[in-house]
Amino acid sequence: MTLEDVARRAKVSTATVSRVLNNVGQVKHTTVERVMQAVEELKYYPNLNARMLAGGPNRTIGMIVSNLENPFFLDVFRTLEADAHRRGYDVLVANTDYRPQQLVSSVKMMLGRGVSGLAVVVSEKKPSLIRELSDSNLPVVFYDVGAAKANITNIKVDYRMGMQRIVEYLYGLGHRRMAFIGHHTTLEPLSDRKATFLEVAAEYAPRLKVMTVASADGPIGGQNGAREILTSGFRPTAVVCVNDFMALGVLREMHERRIRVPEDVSVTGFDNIGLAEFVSPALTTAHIPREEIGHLIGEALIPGPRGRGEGREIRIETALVVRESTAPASTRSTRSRAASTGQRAKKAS
Amino acid sequence: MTLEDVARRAKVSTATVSRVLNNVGQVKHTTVERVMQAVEELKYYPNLNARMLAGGPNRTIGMIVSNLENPFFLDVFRTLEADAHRRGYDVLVANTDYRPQQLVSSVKMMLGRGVSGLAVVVSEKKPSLIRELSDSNLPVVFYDVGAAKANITNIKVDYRMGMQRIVEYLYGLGHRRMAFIGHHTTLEPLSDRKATFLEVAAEYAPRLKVMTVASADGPIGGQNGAREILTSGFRPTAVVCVNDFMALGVLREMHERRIRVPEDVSVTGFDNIGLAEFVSPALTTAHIPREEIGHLIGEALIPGPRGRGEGREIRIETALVVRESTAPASTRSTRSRAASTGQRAKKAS
DNA sequence: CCGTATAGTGTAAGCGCTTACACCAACGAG
DNA sequence: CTCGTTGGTGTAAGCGCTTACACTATACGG
Repeated sequence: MTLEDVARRAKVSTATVSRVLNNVGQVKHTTVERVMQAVEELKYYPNLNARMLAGGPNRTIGMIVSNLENPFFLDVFRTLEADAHRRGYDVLVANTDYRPQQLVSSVKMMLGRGVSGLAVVVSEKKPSLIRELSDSNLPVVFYDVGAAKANITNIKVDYRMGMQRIVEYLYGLGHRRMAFIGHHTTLEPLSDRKATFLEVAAEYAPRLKVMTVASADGPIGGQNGAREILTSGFRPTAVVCVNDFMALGVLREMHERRIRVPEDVSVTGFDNIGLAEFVSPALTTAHIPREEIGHLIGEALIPGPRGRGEGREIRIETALVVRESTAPASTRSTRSRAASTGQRAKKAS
Repeated sequence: MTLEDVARRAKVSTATVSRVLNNVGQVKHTTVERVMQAVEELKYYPNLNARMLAGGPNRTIGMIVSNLENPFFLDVFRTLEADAHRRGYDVLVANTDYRPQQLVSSVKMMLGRGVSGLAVVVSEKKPSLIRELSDSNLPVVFYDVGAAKANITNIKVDYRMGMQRIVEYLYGLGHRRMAFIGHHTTLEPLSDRKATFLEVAAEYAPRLKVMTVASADGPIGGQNGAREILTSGFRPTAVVCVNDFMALGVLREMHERRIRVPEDVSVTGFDNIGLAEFVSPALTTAHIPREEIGHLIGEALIPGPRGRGEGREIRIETALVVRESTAPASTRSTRSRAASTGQRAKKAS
């Protein structure tokens, strides 16, 4: 079924059919109806590749994320997709698994498909790519990386403030031995959280002892991280996780070892994913407004009635959400194997 | 940057560049290098729309799911995507939110994009669509719906058996009042689980009392369902959920009401999503091999060294996975408000 | 009546790519 | 020396669509 078939059936030219389908130009009402009927009868649907090639209305935007499995990214995607659909757009999504190389090929794929806008919501970065995208005049939204320009909108979350609040909150609760569990700590936005953790901890040194480990993103990674900490001899009264997704695994490991949260150990996450309030104990975390981020991306990439607006830099604040997984440090757990507290800040890769 | 630019730079024709890029036909080694260098220098990447239009190698497959948020679908997608990437394919994903109308437009979108294969992993069905797809000669995989044909592979999970095992297992544990929580119960594959629940329960009647409610897919839906049951006066000793994703919410509601799982009430899920073993208590559920499903889809849609093989019907068995959320029915909870057990099998929409 | 808008439609030139076919050179067999 | 073969390359015809432009018919003021 091609445009030509429809044209033949409706006894008009392909140009007219195209005009009807795209709702542009002047077409007689009766002709519109004839065409629509032919479309129905033939069950015609347009070849989007041809349409895009020919420079037609390009109603698709792309979104690249690091890990779709992590509800954080998924939520942003879902919000964006809903907004996009509402405006007649489709969104193509690609996953990088935190691999810069995959980022490169995903971007190529998106550009090759001719998206009309691209959201890059990843933690890994590729300076050359960012530059290239900046130099093009494709509307792009970078999350966490890059800098604003005419066609570039930049969304930055203030992780440092969020992390600082978490550490101070825990310190205020009497916690003096904290462990940090992260993943891909070489990636800047992620190492930011860890760095902040360490910096804030340093302020309170030497009263505050810390340790950091790294694993893979996700519950399993979190569980591994928790194991590593628990078997290290360092006995934290609080475990700070780089995100909620990993904290889920930490909670599980504690449960399996009959370590009570928060009575024996406090646990915190970051992101405030939906699941955070559905686990037991519900997770204390820093809220990142993912829906707002999704909407902002949509706004930046999908032209509205008044165009699309210049690229700009948007700062997002986080908010501490206290739930059940944190409590004052127990004096009980402090005494356990006090001997081993001598060892400090072990860095893992 | 077009093929022509590359051709000019490498001083060959576009045909030769195309041959190099697609690795077909005979091209002199030195020419290949010249072309590749030009590609590098110009940072050329192909316009995939043009490529597909021209009938080039079409290395994308589509996948349509009901709810990407539900880890069940996400896992299938992730496996498929990994397989696809390994073979140089991309996968386009679309979400229907259980809406048949969205299914229709998603299919059109996929066909319009010219995917070389399509996986329809949804719970809703549209007979006309299924027929249409069957009549095309596009390789298609249907999950749960449709029937096998030359180009159609059909994957069916034996929900009935799985559900039967769950109910019998619970009955064996002494549970005599069970509630079922589902969603979109008008959709066949979903109503199947509920119907089976009811049928098995009927076998044990009148000793077994049941009640069913429906809500939205997801933890929040599960929580709502649990609330409805708990406030109804019907005091189940076991709550059977249509899937794990909803069971998460049930667990939460129990936790908030200080109802102990499994001491006071047993809870079961279905699917065995990764999270099932990361919540507390870990969920007893029926395992559906999502990775296997993902691989099967890849096999059916992505031509391997020996072609792609005929469409066929594949039956998948589930396996009961007992974890922490189920235990023998407590006699304590049986006595509570015994008066209200009179009411039965309330059907919710 | 003519000139000139204007509504409505058709013609045809691409968009960037693949590929059938044509072509040429080089080479071994007869 | 000629002919078929084969390796290597170019030419050009589309793929299905959009859209600039051309065109016709009708209306309307002068």
